Amino acid sequence: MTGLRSSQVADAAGVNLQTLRYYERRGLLAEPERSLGGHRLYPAEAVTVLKVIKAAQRLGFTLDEVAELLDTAGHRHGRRDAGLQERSKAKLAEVEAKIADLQVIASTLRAAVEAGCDDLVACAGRPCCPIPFATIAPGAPDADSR
Amino acid sequence: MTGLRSSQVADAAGVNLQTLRYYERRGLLAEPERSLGGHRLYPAEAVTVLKVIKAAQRLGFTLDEVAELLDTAGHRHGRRDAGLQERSKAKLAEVEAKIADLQVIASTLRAAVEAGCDDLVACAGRPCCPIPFATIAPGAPDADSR
DNA sequence: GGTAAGCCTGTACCCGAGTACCGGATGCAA
DNA sequence: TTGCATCCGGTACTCGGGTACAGGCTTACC
Repeated sequence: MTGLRSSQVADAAGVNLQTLRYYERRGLLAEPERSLGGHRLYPAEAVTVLKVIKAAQRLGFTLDEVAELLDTAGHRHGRRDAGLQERSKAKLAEVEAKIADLQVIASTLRAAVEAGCDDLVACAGRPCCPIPFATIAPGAPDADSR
Repeated sequence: MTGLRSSQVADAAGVNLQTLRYYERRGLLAEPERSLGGHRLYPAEAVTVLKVIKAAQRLGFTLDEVAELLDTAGHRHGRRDAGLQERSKAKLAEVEAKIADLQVIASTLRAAVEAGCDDLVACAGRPCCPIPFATIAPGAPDADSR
């Protein structure tokens, strides 16, 4: 009947205490056992799950996506509906697109630094400015989300 | 006394009408002239400023940073306090760090796809999993902000 | 049994960058 | 002068991922 208390789990996973309950509300973390007085008692696996969540977030998945991932992983009996495999591939493509996008941005910044321009508005008026105002903005409006 | 109306400016810059007023509130866009009835009448430069804002955002600057940039650019008389030059260099470093970070993420995802792992939680338990749960999470907690 | 630390629920707030909606006033052309 | 499009200010809401606080109960140790 013993288990880890919430603060132990939070500390072990390097996560705020409130975050545990937030994840529970969001359905990412299963509701744990309770003590007689109502305190949460987590199994040791909870720490693993938290680490997995954090790693997945770091890999670019949103909490909703992580929830789905954990969900399909859990009761994957028979048919497999676009599991980790497919989603990882898709996410990889997203990340690669974002890298490409940031590389455009980096080279633009580099050009701006090298050209020595120092006043954006003044610069934008004349064609000597290396910053492609027209083309840079509509580039990838949602490549920035996530 | 004539000038562009707000919707004309918004359309020309490819921006929502509300965004104009939002930028005005945030101090990014100077308060324009008004008609007798109180309608805003913008000079043509406003469109340029908006495009600059959008480009700068795209380059990774936050609206606060853009505001500062426009501010220092405006009344730069005598001393120059870390102008576009310095900030661009710093931002370039940030962007490069972010690219490096995303490359780690991409290669991790690639490894996960190649290893064919399909259940994060089960995988995390055994050492065959290519995902470095311990090291990936605390990698760069703020490289993700912006 | 006392006391302090820890945990409970619920609610509200934070960040950044907008967007939406409301009732009322204005601009402009016919 | 009438009518419709546009604009006004103000407020509230969105999204994603948490964080903070208040007031009260539980647990653990002495």
